[in-house]
Amino acid sequence: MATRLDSDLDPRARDVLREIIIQYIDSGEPIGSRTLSKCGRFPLSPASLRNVMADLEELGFLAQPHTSAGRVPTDRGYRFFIDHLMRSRSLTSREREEIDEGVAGSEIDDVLHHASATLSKLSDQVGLVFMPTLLQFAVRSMDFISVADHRIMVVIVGTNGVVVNKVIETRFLFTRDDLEKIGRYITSEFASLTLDAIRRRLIRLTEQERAQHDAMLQKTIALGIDAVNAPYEHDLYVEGASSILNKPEYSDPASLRKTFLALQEKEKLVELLETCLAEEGLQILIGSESDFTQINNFSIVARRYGSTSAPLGMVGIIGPMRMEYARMAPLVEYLSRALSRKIEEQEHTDG
Amino acid sequence: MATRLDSDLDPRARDVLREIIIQYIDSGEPIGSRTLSKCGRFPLSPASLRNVMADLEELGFLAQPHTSAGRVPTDRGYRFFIDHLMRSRSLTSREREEIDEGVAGSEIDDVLHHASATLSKLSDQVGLVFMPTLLQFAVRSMDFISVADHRIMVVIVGTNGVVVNKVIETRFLFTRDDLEKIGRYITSEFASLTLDAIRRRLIRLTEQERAQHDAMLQKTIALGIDAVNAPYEHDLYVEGASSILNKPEYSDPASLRKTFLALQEKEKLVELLETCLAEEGLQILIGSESDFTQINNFSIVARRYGSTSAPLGMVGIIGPMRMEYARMAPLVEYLSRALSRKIEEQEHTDG
DNA sequence: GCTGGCACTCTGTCCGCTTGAGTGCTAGCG
DNA sequence: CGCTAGCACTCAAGCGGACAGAGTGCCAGC
Repeated sequence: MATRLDSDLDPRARDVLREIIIQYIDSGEPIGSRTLSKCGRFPLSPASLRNVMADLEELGFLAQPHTSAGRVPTDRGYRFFIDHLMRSRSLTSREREEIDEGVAGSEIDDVLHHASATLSKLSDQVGLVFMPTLLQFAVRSMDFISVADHRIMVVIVGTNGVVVNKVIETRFLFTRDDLEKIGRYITSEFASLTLDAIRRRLIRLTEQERAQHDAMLQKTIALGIDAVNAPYEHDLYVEGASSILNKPEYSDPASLRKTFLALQEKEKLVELLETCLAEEGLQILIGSESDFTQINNFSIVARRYGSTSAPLGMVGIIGPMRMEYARMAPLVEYLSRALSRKIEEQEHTDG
Repeated sequence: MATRLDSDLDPRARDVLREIIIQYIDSGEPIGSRTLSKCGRFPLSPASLRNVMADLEELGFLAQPHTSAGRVPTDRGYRFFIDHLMRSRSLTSREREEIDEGVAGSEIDDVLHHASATLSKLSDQVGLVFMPTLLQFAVRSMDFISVADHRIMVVIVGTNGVVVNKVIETRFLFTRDDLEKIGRYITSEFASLTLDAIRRRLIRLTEQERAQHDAMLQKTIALGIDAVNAPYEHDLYVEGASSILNKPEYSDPASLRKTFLALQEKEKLVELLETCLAEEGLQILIGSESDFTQINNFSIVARRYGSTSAPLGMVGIIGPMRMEYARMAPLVEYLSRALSRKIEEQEHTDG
């Protein structure tokens, strides 16, 4: 038998593995040799299939929940399926439409929020959208608005169209005029620099100020430093947690509870998504392939979004290992592209 | 026997009802005459208690899940308990501390968010914090920041310290100078008016503009009207939904699912909370006392927060009808007062 | 190399039994 | 007149055995 480079499985075993995984993803029940034989895709008796299945089990692609049950895919089985056997379904026009509608809107927060909700709805899984604190993003403008004495709202607009705002406490008192001047100064002086670079320059300016004893400059520096140091949190939208209520794998209260709590531990998720940011294409993490997914038996299908030059964040879905990867993959892919397109558009319409 | 004005129950029946409800709230199991007799608070035999219980059932305060089970409080039973029998527990210093910490922070959104999380944690119920779109709130300043061509972020600061911001699409192009001027103009011209009043004045200004053909005025009016008409959503924080996973009343998947979905229907909740805004003191809604709580067998314990002159929103908890009202009431009360104090402070520190 | 047959295993379900908690009613006691 | 003890009845929940069904491994035969 010819063996392919990417695997040591003969074609028949591959077909059997594919069929088992497809059926298992569909039904959630262990697949036995009889069911498999009766499905009509193989001109083989159950006994022969049993041999094939025993081989697949030995290779670590399948497992038995207990002695006299059918077979269930292992993490490795899913991985092989995704890498070599899966045929992605193409999206329906309905799905495309809904995604396109989902990314309409002008405020980026809204768009991301909608995106994750749309994703959750279409996938019937938990939708994720992650936007890290981009301390390295380039600033287009920075403005300051007085909210109360010693409380000022900072509004930073990035060249990528992202707007962040945060109320900070300040030592000095500022008049409306002060704030306008400072905003104009910082914007003109530091536009297209990153927050980090701005911070460094501001610190360097401190010396200059010391020499000149310029009160206005002092206030500007103080406010600017406070502004760049404000704790701009990353955004993580986790939408549609209720979708897991349907999944048979979480039918017992204990695992349901565990799963819910896991989804609330956003730090872990952020950590994971942050490492994923490095990779370019669609990423699929299955169960044991990362700490977070291992302890919860999750799988994650995610992809970077944003312009290729400057990725903005991650978008994806999270759910039980048994999920329709063939449908999830194009969904996430399409949404991520739609989001990226949207963001590039915004960049281009900018003055 | 002397009967009190507020009820036609003799003291013994009241004691029995109180005890049954307290025990039921604690255990979640129907209370039988034997258990009640053995608890030591009554010098009566089970048989006598049965008579009392039968009376209470006839009056509609108790019910039996099935023929040979103990008694369970009805909505009416809870209502009577809350109105006449309950003795509110006072908060522990730990609880006070945690609440006080929870309302620390400067940005009102953060504070509210924290408040609802704190409430959920302390109550082990779902925490609610609602801040309606206050179209009737008085504006202190209004500013405009360019985000992109034809996309402008509006920042409105209220006299009550609330900050709302929204990106809107505009017909005209605005320079930074334009925006500063318009902001200054609107702020000085319309400060301390409500959004609604500002809208009316702007519309009146339209005629003036028609006469003068003042391009700047035209832009100002256009931007101002867009700004006041922007859809400022109400904020509703529903925190700690996972707390219901512990409650035995939601142990079966079906009711769990129903409950989760109900909590996601925020419009219904908003509607309910909006009507509650009218009332001043602590409000407790039990099961059948409102549509929303009826269909889900919820109870809501909530109270208005904000200065007495201008209430800002509602804060409270939502959970199964069987909850520790005696603990929830002071919790919600204290948090609402803490929030109100916080907000009044902010108002006073304002220039 | 495939297949039919066979013995074996494990799970889930159904059924009937028992147990325990709780009730209502009634008769009797102080 | 109120309280209590006793009794018959009901219902839910838990236990265990029997049974059916699905699946397996292995072996002999084509």
